[in-house]
Amino acid sequence: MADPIAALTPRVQQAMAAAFGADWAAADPVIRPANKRQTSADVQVNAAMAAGKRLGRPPREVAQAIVEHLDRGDLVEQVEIAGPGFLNVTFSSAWIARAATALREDDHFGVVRPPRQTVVVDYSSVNAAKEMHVAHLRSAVVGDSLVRTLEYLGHDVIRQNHLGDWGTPFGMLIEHLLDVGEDSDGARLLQSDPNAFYRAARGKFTTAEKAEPAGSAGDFDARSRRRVTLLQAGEEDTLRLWREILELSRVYLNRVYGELDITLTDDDIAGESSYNDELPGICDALQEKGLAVMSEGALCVFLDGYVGRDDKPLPLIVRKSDGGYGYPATDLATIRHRSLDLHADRALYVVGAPQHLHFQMVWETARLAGWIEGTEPIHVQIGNVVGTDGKILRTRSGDLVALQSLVDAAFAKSAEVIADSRPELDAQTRDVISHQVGVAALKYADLSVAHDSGYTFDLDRMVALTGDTGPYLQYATARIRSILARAGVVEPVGPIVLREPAERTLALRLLDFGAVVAQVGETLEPHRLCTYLSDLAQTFSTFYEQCPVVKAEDDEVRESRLALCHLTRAVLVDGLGLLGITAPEQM
RNA sequence: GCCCCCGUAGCUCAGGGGAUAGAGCGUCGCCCUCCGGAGGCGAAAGCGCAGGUUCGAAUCCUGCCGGGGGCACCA
Repeated sequence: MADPIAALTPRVQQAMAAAFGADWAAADPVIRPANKRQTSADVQVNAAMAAGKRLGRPPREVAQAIVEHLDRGDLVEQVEIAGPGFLNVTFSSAWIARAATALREDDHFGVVRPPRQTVVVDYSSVNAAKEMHVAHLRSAVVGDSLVRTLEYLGHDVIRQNHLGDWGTPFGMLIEHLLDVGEDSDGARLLQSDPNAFYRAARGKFTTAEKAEPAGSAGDFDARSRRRVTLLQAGEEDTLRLWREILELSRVYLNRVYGELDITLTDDDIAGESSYNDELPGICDALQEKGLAVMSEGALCVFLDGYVGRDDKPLPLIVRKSDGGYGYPATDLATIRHRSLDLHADRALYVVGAPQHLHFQMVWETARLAGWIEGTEPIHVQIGNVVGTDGKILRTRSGDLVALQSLVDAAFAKSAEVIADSRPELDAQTRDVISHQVGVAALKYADLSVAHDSGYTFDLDRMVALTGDTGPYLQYATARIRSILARAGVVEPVGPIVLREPAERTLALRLLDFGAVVAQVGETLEPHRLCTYLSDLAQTFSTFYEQCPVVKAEDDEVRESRLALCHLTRAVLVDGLGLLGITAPEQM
């Protein structure tokens, strides 16, 4: 039965074909939500204006012809021509009621499965040498929501956690570990406070690197870089230390993923190191194809149209002058693997916006090398997170704010909120709920603004029970459940009947869910689902205000309204699930 | 210097070439306060500037102003 717009589309197309010729059968009818200030209709069909231009006929005349040829069936209640040629269409309430009733039997609530694709999603992808900070959180949250949504749509999704487990930072860590001694207090920091260990290593590295005259602060930078090449060459002692550090960070990552309900597991780890054996071959192939040349000791690809400062050609450095491989090399390997081996239809890279240029160059190189076949590589750009002062979140000492401190702060806040709103619950129940609420607050704040724009991190706002927040939506589901419980109903059975305008508006909104989810699957924009869910909750609120449910005037109406409540809750719960948010039964 | 993204209400953000640009928070007014107030209804307030394309532009194009980011061995 689908949604009314999907049902209307072919009818308008058929009308246009009948009126103006067969080649109009695939024309976009340009159906949009109606302008409520102009009309009480549900949608407007704007095809007549554009068609009038092509046909050389007045738009209103074209609109009239469409109306005359339109098979209204039992779908269209009313059509009227307005303004320059708008068609204002009102759907039949009986049709909406039947569709809403049918929606209750659909375990995917109107989501129509698109042609099945294989979609590789690279997300989280933190540097295993460092502690995670806010920017990593956003990639993980957005990526996980996309993964859940794509799977809901029936696609074959392959998660790829492209861990940074192979680069210069690991050279620093290993070298620092050797400096302090494997059994020292300094080394134990690696377990208790990995970020402090990293900072210590990083500090020595930058000090040595910037030292004037060269070497005055030691050779830590040079040793670290050499250590990376030893690692990449498979030197035994280096590998052993590398594995130890990596194991610790794997444990750390899994703790974070578990805490935040991110679906990544060890099976999804496909770190940089896993491509190591392919890198020499990639370099050889690029040289053989004449794409890569040596420049200043490094193996580089120079692409047309890429210039850097001073108009000098901008290289993609595939192999560094010290023989090590940077991430251009590993990312060439990833796209080749995802296209030629995994046969991805789409390969998503949910990675920070600043890396856009890098991906453009890597993918163009891969195309020229013939390593992309039938795959659309897509950079899902993640914007920066800034504080309320408009700047990138940093601690007083200038470091990026560690993820854990934000997560802890969010949980502390949500615990306050729950303690305040539900003091009668026992502590253990409150703990569970406040954890779910904290996760919802963090994730929804990340997801509800476009992923490529920066967003302002504001704890107080994101945990609020009012406004466009995750906790608000959770609360909505809990309240609805409470209404059903009050009515003594587990699963209402009666058909949905629509008498009041607020009932009709709610039912219509419920029918939009499938199209919204499908759109998110195409445009990869979870914030559209957030907007929808938030609007649905508000629409429900108006309905609930205007239509008594438990105290409805008769049993038929009561049963119908309970069914609307039940359906709204189910859609909210599933929708939140696609965002990676669990809806508590009570809160 | 070149390239990319972004300037929408007091604040945080939506806005798939269509009619008089929306939401949340905040402010003001009214209503309900009976199913857990997540209240409901309404008001004030805005597309950085200047051109262009179009029947029609917040949306597409150009220039300028302002903000963020990127541009050879970090990822």
